[in-house]
Amino acid sequence: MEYKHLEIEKKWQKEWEDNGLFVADKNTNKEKYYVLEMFPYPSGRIHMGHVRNYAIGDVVARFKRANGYNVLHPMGWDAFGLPAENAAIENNVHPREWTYTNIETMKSQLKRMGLSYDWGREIKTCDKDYFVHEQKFFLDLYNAGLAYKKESYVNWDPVDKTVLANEQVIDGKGWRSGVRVEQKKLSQWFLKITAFAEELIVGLNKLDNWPKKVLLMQENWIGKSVGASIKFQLFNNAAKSIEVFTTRPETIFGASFIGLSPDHPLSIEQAKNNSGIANFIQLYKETGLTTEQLEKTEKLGIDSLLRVKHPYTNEEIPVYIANFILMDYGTGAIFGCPAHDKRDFEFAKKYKLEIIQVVGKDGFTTKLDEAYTGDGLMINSEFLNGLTSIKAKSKIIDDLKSKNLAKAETRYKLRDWGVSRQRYWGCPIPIIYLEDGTIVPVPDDQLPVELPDDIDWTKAGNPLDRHPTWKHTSCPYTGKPATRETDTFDTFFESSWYFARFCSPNSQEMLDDEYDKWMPVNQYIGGIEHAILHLLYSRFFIHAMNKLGKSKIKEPFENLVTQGMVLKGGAKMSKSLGNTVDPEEIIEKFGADTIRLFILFSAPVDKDLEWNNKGIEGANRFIKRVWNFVSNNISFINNKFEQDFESLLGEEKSFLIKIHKTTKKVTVDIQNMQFNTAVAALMELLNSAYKFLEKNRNPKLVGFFVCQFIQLLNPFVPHLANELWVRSRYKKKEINFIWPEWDDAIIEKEEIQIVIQINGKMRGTLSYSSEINEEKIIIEDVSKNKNLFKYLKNKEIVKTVYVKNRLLNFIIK
RNA sequence: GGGCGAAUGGCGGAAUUGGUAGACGCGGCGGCCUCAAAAGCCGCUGGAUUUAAAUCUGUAAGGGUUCGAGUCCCUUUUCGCCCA
Repeated sequence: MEYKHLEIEKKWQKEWEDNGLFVADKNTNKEKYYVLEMFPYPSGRIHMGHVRNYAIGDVVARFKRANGYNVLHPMGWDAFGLPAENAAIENNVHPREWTYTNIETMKSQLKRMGLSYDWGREIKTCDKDYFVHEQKFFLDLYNAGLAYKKESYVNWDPVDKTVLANEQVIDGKGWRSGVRVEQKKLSQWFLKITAFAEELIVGLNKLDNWPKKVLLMQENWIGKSVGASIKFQLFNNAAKSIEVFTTRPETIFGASFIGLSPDHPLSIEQAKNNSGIANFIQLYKETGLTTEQLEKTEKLGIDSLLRVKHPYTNEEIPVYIANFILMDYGTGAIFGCPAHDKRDFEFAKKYKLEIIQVVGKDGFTTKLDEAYTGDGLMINSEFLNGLTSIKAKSKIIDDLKSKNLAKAETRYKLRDWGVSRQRYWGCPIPIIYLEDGTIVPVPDDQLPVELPDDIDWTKAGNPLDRHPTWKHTSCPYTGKPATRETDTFDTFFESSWYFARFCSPNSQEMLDDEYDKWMPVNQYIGGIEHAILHLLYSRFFIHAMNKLGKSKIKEPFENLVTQGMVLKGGAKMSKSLGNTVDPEEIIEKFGADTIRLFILFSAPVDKDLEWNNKGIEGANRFIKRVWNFVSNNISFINNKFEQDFESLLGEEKSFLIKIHKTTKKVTVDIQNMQFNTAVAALMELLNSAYKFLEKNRNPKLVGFFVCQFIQLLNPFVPHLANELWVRSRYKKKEINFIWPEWDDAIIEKEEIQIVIQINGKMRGTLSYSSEINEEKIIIEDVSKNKNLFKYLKNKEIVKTVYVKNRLLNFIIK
């Protein structure tokens, strides 16, 4: 009987859909399980990255369903975004049309993969039913003081007269025009994520089941630093002082200069009367401003001619304007302690500034060839001497505070989230401006603010801004002329709460009771590239909803798995490299089960996966081997296996043990997201079955194997499993809601191989049942065994090391 | 520059967390089937010496801890990711 993947897969996809088999249950006592994969941007066609992401999620969903959970497994579309506008400009097709067409294509492709989604919950973020809630939520944030407007820089293309996203700026030039991009100041909307900085750091502690790497990346991104800001008074002007931020206030006695950012107001002031300083600042502005460039370029400075007083010693300290100090970190000023900071050390050497050691590893001064940045005991520091640097830190802050010279301060690297985009294809920001500049939120009953459809793509600039009528409106309260906000939201806005909307996608409210029932997401799966922004914004949204009383929980994702990329020829598959493989072609040729199996088997989930055409054939070969085995033994199936273990023949015993062991391994491996080893175990079991058949045809045992095996296969290759299940005369739907059991008592019947070592070298093995493997008996058996005893003959046994059920090591002289 | 991680056959990767290194798959070699091929099935497959049995060697390099190290510690090299 031939295996016809096209026919079989189509048949089961229809069967599942017609019977609503994967619809999340509303009325049930079953425990809930919410498994979610990151929803795709509808770019045109699915790629291997999608296949990998969704194959992983589907195994989890099917496994949990089989284990009696009420599973929520939804899918939708992150449908706003720039590529739709590019398509509009290039191909003269409306972004809406382009997006919806792509969704249709990709949806049909996903359906061909046999993924067990509850399609009734599908979300398209460009639908007004979705973004109306987003607009309302934004206004909630605004009313709570968590959304505000401020001036901020954007990348401005002077030829196309448009704002560019960072990825549209290549080597400082506009991707389309090729001219140098300018920084232009615009008034934009921001969300106050910084208000949650501390909460978002603390929350990381609860996310035990997130990859450590992601937790670390988020922690570094938020970038908490605890320290103090200290005032240094100017010498010739007691009324003025320089405020510096430092995380190491305890090293204040080692301060030998003050460093100012060239952008610092005092630097600019000093430049007014000094051409040398003015030139220095000008030069700094010309040589790139990023920290990356600054790290690589030489540390340069110039004496500002200002002098400050050391708060304790009253000594005069010079103030330098230095190119490695950034205005937007801390206060834009530092005190330089060359002995204990690398950059300060380099700077001090260059400008021959004093290097005073104030921390010693063991409390002593050492010859310093480089900065000592470790902990130790305080020296040369008056009343701090002898304290550990940690104790000295709190003591100095207390002392400075009592003298009103400093305050303890915690700073974060995290910046507020700018959500304004000067784009058409996004969610409109529901704000109206009166002529006098007053900001008026669009009233609830006038939401949603929708996008106009009649857009002219032939002209430069933001289409919403130059639409003839759209932006002109009137004040909802006074009727006075007013204009609409023409910016739209960053598309991360939509993806920061879609997982919440899946709980009740058609509700009139943003969220309802279903949200409390389903959230948090039990298992979230997606690419590592979203480790920071998407996951942090989503966490921020739920924390904010919690604060606004909309969410009982604070953390949206309980478990997180980040899958690796799919590579070909060592590089990420991409159109520009021409190394893509189209999933649909593979499905056409080999079937969805084959591509799923290959992608799950070929690498651990979190590692990159190298595409391999031969590997696909291997996966397909396994599927055909399964098919042939079951087809050839169909007459045995449906025999109840009820034989007593002890009455079985030797090879029957070991085959039965193998079945139980594999059942356990596959179950545990799926729980640990180790699909590659689960599939390997299934392959091993099938190999054992073929070998067993050469010697023995116990029909009840073969029947038991087939029944158990098909169930284990189901999460990985569901079409094949469902087909073989009904061919084996079992009830149709049952397979998707049962999971096989194993018996530890049978697994323990397996013979144990005890490794015999001589001085740690493996010299042979002896077999025992798990009950009889006492050390004494093994030693006796070794002395009876010619091959092993030859190593011990005429030798003195110094000692033996015995590890139960594992090995016996003889240490001899 | 800083942080994190990785390195195992010709290749992708296993290894009960300190206890038989190389499971499983790919590739390769040999056999069966066939008029032949494909498919399928069976066997072998880290390296070296050897007819074989066997022995030695082997997890990026070097050192250490241990009865025992792919796994733990130190040094070095290379690669990847993130931040700047």
